[in-house]
Amino acid sequence: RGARMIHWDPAAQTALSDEEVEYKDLQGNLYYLQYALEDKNGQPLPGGISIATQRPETIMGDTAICVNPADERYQHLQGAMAIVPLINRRIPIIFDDYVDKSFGTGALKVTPAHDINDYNLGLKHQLPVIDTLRPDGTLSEAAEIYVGLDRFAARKKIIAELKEKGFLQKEESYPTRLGYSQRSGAVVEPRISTQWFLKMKDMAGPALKAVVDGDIRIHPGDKFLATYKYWLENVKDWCISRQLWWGQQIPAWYDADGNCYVAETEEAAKQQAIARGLPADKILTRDEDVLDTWFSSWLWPMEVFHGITRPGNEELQYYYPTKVLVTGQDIIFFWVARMVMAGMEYEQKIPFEDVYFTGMVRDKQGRKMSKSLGNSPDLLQLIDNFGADAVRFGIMISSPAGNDLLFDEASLEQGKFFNNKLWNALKLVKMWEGRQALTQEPLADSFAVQWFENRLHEVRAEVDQLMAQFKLSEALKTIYSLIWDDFCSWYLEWIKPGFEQLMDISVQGKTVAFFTELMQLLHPFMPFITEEIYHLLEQRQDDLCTKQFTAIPATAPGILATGALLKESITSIRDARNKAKLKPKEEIVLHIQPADKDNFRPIEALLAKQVNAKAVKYTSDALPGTISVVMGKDKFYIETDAPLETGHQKEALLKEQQHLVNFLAAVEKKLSNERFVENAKPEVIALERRKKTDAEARIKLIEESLKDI
RNA sequence: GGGAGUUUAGCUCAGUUGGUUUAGAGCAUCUGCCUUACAAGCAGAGGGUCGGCGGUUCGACCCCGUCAACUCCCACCA
Repeated sequence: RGARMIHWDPAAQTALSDEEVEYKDLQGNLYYLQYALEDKNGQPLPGGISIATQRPETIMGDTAICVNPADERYQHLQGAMAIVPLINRRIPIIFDDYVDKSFGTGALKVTPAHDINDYNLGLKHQLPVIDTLRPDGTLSEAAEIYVGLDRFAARKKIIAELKEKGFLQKEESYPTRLGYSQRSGAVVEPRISTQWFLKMKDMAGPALKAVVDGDIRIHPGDKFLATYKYWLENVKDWCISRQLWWGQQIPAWYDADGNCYVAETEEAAKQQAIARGLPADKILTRDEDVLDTWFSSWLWPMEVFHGITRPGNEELQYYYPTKVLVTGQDIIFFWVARMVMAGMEYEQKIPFEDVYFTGMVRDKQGRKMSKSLGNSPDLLQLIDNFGADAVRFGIMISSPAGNDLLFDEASLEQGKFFNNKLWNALKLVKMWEGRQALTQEPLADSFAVQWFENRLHEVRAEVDQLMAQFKLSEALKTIYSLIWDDFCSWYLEWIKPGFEQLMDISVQGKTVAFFTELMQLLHPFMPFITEEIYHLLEQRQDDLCTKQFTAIPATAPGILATGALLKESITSIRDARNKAKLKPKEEIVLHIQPADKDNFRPIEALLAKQVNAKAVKYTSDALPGTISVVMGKDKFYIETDAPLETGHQKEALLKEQQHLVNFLAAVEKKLSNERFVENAKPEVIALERRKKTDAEARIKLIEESLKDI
């Protein structure tokens, strides 16, 4: 507890922490005032000394004039005194290199009670402190003049009087910065006040070490680690008392003489007083100040389990430390750093292992959402409009860790559409229940099932990786694409029976299992619909929300590669069909000229089905009179009865050919560069060689096709 | 004044420990589909010299320097 310089809010009449002060740039005035001088013998010195100030109403609190010791202009003032205008008080001229010779007149009036820098200067030079302001911002008796007048009104009067009496030499416009109270909006007054402080230096050390040593990991790492470190390395004492009537009262009591007793209870304080010789019937009064709200918040990791009130209790031991703290980066100092300090202080252990900083949600104009601006969306309204899962989806998919996000309802709409997609997929799978046939072929022979199983495991491993790195939006994107693209657009279409056909019962069973696994994967992001679908897919006793993930089996790269080939083939052929203006219902015969026939064997049937081909044939030569499609090192010929439109096709082939020729030239240039061949890694060189042969092969395929057109 | 971040498709944003022909997503745009899961959908397509300049390197969207614009944090010269 001590008299210290604090930010004072005269409207709310409370001390503020540094963090509660908001600065605004404004145009202020700089007043040049003339102070009369006396030499060390009390004789008047001619000329006087001129100082510049923005706050002429504080001159009554002046206790020195300070100049730079290296300033030639003022060397003759060693030991001299200045006389404060209007009140005629004599104050010393002091010398300190804090003063900037080039600013204003190079002479500074020192008012320790009303300016933080002056206060520090005062401490250094042991100047008296004259507080000319009352807590409500009016002038005090110490000001001698205009007592009781508000500081801003007093300023006007004093300027007028200074001008009238010839002390004001000039005034000029000056850009300045003023502190405002976050709480009341009033201009903050630097003020000497008796407050309670917490000495932070010793607490900062362990908290800094915990993060630097990696016991606590911050996500995203680099970005906020520096901020955290900077704050702890430069931490200042924390003013923890507030003059508010709500909050936790400071546990300090005073006797009539002002002696202070700090204790857990009033009774204990009394005992202290008695021990000091105070009569037992004397009444103690409690300190009226309450603690800063963050002073209780920093105990949260412990006290949420009553760890402060009942130290070492069973719950605390079970839950402390917790795993992950999720919060906003705007309260990294207010809360996060302080919780770490409190944890180290009271439990001698870190309070959590990982800190995940979400982005700040901003409105479309980039402003932080706040109650005072009223620009926060109404979540309940959003949930009504889009659904709870859709709101979660929309926020999570657009918020990579630590980056701000502009709030846009479009992403919630995407979540809503996704909900719908899931529901429709469920409808399809459930529809097959009534139309099952016995197993037609062993599951091992079903390429679609084999492929999706592998794809699912591949993506699960990716998601695991992303979650471990706290890349939540990336993880959700990956799952979204797995479900929408791989599961719905590819897999379900591949296994879907034809019109009025039956569904293979073991494929159906496998599909339900896949769907279930997908729902489990998505569940943390969209808990409601996934739980619902989980229970609708099959009768179950358990719930997704408590279901544990199983180990992820290894994947077979060959199947995944063949799946990719199938997708690419389907897309290329569909594209060619579109460009040739073939109607979707128009059946074709597909001729494949493969680089390796074995690649296509397992996917022939699916390929035929997906591109509406009545037959698939292999060929080793170009087929005239067909639509040719070059895809990598493979080539397709689409045979159709419909009249062909070849113009577009030729143009596309020529464009492709040109691109490949340029590409080949670039690769050859690289390979003929001796320094590349010497320095690059062998696998990179091998890759370039492969690019070269691939490009050559493709150019040859295109040339053949062009001959036919 | 000090520090940090951002700059990638029309919009909002991912991504790249420097090397895979074509840098991704959603929305928007264009073409074709009312195909019995889904038109809030399906099948395709177009769109980017990855802010400018310079450097390092065999090779830069990625590393370094510099400039510009925007944002945030810290400090606060009377």
